[in-house]
Amino acid sequence: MERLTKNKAPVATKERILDAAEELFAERGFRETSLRDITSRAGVNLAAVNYHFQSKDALIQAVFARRIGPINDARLAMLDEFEARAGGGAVPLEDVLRAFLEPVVEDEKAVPPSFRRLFGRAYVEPGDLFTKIVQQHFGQARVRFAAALQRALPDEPLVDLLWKVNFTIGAMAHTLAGSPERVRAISGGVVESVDMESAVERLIAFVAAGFRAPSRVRPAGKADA
Amino acid sequence: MERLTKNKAPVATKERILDAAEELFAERGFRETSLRDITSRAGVNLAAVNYHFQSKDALIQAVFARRIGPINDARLAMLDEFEARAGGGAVPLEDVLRAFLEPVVEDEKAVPPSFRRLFGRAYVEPGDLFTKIVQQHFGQARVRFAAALQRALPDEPLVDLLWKVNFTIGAMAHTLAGSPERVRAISGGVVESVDMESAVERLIAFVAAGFRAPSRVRPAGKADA
DNA sequence: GTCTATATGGGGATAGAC
DNA sequence: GTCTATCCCCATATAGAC
Repeated sequence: MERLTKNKAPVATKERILDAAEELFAERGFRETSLRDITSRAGVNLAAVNYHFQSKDALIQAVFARRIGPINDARLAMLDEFEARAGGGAVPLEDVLRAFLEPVVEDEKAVPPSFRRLFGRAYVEPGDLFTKIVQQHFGQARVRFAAALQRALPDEPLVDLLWKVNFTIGAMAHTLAGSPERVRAISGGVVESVDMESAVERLIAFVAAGFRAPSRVRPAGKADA
Repeated sequence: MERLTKNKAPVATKERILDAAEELFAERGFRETSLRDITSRAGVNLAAVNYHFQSKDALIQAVFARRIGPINDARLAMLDEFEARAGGGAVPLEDVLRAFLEPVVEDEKAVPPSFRRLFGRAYVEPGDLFTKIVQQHFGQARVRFAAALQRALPDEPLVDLLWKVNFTIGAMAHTLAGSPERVRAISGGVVESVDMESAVERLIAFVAAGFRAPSRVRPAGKADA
């Protein structure tokens, strides 16, 4: 009975720390954000971080864990649906890519913009913590998608396929890490309004063509044209 | 006369700081690397950093400045050569991409592996310092390459082109930031040996196909197939 | 130009009262 | 669960002797 009224906002504190951390990490980076920054934005006490989480590293992991589960669920659900629709046949390449990309890139309530930027940055961030995060959370869907890709492109050697997956992840990560501004920036001011909604369709079209292309420009001996 | 014998290693110190900083930044990140780490690896005194450079931020900028000049020179020289060869006509898409990518991705004495990783990370790193670095150094070649791309793909609307450039930079950056390990990682241990030499040819082939593809999968109204 | 020594600040984490 | 106060470490940067 006393347990029901014990705290003013039982869940709120932990969530608010996660929200504030997510935003600040996205804006400034992980190391550049202090726990004091986080707690002051969240409106909670400094010591609350080490009470609810054990360390700053654990907080960072929690920030990722909260979002990536649902994202991977959405990915696999979409892939399931496409595979059911294909009825035993291979899922078309574009659909495999869509299942992989749309749940992250598309604007949804489940994935706030701040986290999208973090997601893109996780791949490139140095340090054991992030390689661990990527392996833990991002590796889950890997097996399913690798298999789906191989079925969509049965003639593609595995190594070639993996390089292309690598390029795809790079394009995706860079897009997530902050594309509207960057497209504007590289235009040198020529393009003013950039719609992020088209990003997924553009990305799918771009990488799908890359997947279908021969893997190298020059055969192997590097003879000049 | 005394000026000739004044110091044991006149140029060495500054260069050794740059070398050590470049390596450590690539391994651990910028904020994660202390000046003490750098000076101890370089075998110089801590105070030497603030003597030769003024601050850590200035050192970071110097690390980039030292390499990017030559890289952009190589890019533009290669583009010049292709344009001369084209003799007034448009440079083929693959060659434009090669001039942009090969000087960075290809293994050369001018671009050590450690800096390649930094190069890839500069785009995604948060903070004003890095947006400034990218604008200063990376924006130089931008105008020339944008023009060459537009001539290679005259029917492509500018916005579409810029999105594709963005995807290309993402794939490039991700490749530079550490691909051999990552291709191995996403293979789940299936692929053991990955040759980095093929990276440029693979990358060019991949993105060239993307550039030639229609910009979107679905027209615009987002009607389902 | 190079060193020692130190100033100065901020960081993560914790002890212990409430 | 939440707060205050504080410990302790490590960071960048500089002053001043050599």
